[in-house]
Parts: sequence; structure tokens; C-alpha cells
Amino acid sequence: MLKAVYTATSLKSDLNQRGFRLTPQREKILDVFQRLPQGNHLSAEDLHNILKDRGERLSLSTVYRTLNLMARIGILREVELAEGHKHYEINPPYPNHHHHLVCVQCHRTVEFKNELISKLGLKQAEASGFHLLDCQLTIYGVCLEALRQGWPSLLPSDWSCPHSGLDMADGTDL
Amino acid sequence: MLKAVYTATSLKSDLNQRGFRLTPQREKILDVFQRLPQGNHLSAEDLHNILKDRGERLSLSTVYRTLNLMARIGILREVELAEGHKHYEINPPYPNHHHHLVCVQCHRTVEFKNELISKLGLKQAEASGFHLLDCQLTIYGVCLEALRQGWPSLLPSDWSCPHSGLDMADGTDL
DNA sequence: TTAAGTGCAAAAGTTTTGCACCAAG
DNA sequence: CTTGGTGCAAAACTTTTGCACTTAA
Repeated sequence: MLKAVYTATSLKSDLNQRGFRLTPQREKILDVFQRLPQGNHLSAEDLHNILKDRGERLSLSTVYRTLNLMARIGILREVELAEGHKHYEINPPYPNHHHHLVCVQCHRTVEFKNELISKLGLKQAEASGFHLLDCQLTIYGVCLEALRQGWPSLLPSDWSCPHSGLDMADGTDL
Repeated sequence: MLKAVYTATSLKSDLNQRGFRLTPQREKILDVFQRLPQGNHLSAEDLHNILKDRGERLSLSTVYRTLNLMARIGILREVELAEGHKHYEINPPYPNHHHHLVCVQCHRTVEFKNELISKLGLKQAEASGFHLLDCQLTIYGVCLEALRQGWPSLLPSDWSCPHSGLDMADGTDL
């Protein structure tokens, strides 16, 4: 089973079990994700920059290869929020997945949890004979500010609402 | 409100209302989606090829611009199933969204409906002051065949299970 | 010691854009 | 008419890959 929190040792055994190796690069990459405040997700380039800032120098190829590997085995999850590139975050063990509501105009993202949805996801996976890796509800909408500004026709496609700085993610359950 | 089925006239009014124009190109593109068997989704290039086969010749740029426009206003929905490029399909009016279960190994996709999920999506959107456009649960997993073959380490990343030809999508509700 | 992983640079895609021309409202 | 849309070709990105070299197990 995948862990909620990884140590070098538990990461190693998760990798070795599957025939992969623990390398310093993989350890550093996972470390970045583990220190990331809840609700943040990183693109390959974000991650590469963070590592660069820390004085590490992994190649961008390794970053991509590692993200793919970790998503494939379920340590990370791929989040697609229509910004034109993939984002990744730690994949919390079932049933602690969270979900995303995103404004198609300003890309402001609201995170929320809903255990029922995770349960439905698991049930559907089982019914189809799949081993569940990740389950995410993505809601696309338009935020109030954009609507007020006359969305969609009166807004340039790069318009962002003033609130988009403050993050509305609050984990509120419905 | 967006339509379940578009005629040239209703498409025109949906576009005009928002300050956009009805062009022959947009009409043809939407027509392709409307004739598409339920459960199929197209990439920009797929769509461009279908149009080419029909003897139309729209530029690929127009295809991309139209897909973006229609997704932005909610006529189409963007579906991201980790094949490396976006797919599009008609966005059915609430609460008729369907959802996807996909094998990360072979990309076999199972479609399913669940009205409860759509309702939860709407509730969450409203609670956050968003106008709902689309709401999709995406479940990532590993199919039985891949597990049997020793997923993840013993499989080349392009391995596909024998069943992937037959489509398991059956619209079964849980 | 040997199969897997890394770095680099090049390639492969996909998607976006600038600009001149065309056409819907 | 006036503003938005199209086509073309070029550019911009993101992501993947081939290959020689390292290194974990």
C-alpha cells in the first residue's frame, strides 16, 4: 500500500518492490512534494526551478521521467486544470483524495474534499476490475467576478480576477 | 442555457448572445460532434481529419480556435485522459454529464454516469459562487490484465491489453 | 556485475500567434 | 462598415528520446 508520508526507507521499498531503484534524484523530488503546502501542485518546470533554487541540479529529463514514474505507480497524481501543462501533487491514500473547482477564465482553483465521491470512485473501479490509483472530480466553471465583467465576450483571454491572489481553497466539505 | 441538440439557429443565438459569430466553419465542427456516437471524443487532429475526409477544408488553427471557444462557453467539454493531448466531446446539459475510468497502462476507457456526482458538483460550484460549465469525475487505475502481466515494472510502457479493442463503456450506473 | 537511471542535446509533438484578407451582423 | 474570424506559416511550448556514462542493488 502507498504511504501517506514517505521516508527514504519507505520510498525505497515501494520502488524496489516494483523493480525500480531509489536514487538521490527521486528522493529529492519526492521531498519537494512532501514539503509543499497542502493544495499546491507543481508543473515539471516549477519543480525543476525549486530544485535549482535549493542548489540541486537535476536535469529536466529526469524530472519528467520521475513525475511519470511516480504518477504511474500512484505516489503522485496528475492534475489537469487546463493551464496548458500538467501539474502534480502527492496522491493521498484512499479515501483522502481531494477535488478541484477551477475557473476557466482566471484559473482560480478551489479545493474540496468529499469522501462520498472517493467511495463512488472506488466502487466504480472495483466494478470494472481496476486497481484504483486516483480519483478526482474536476469542476469547470466561471467565477462571479468574471461573470460580472461580462464573460465571455468582453474579457481578454488573459484577464484574471482581482481575487485570484487569495486562495479560496479551504477544504470545506459539502 | 446551453442546448442538448443544436440547430444552426440555436448555435447562432448562443454565439451571438455572447458576442461571437456563427460561421460555416463553426457549424461544421459542431455538426461533427453531434453526429459522433455517444462516448467518443476527438482530438483537434482527429476532428481536422474527419472534416478533411468529408471534403471540407478548415485550417487546423481554426479547429483549435473553435475548440477553445466552444469549451470556454460550455458547448464542448475538454477531456483529459493522459494520452498526451486533449480530447473534446459535446458537453451534455446538467445533470447528464458522464464520467471516465481509465487504465493508466493501456488507456482503455470506461464511461459511466452518476447523477449524484453531477449534483455534488453543482452544489460545490454554487457554494463557491461559480457558474457551472462542466463536472467530471476521472478515475485512474490499472486494469486486471495489466496487473496480471506484472504491472508496473514488467511491462513496457506501450503495452496494451488484448481487450482494449472492445469498449467496456456501457453507461452502467452504480 | 548488470540492469536501471541520469544528463545532455536533439527531436517530436501539440497548441498558439502575427498578419493580411474575408465576411457576419 | 466594423469587428470578429480564417488561413497560412512561423513560433512557442511542453514532453519525449537516443546515446554515452554512472550507479544502485
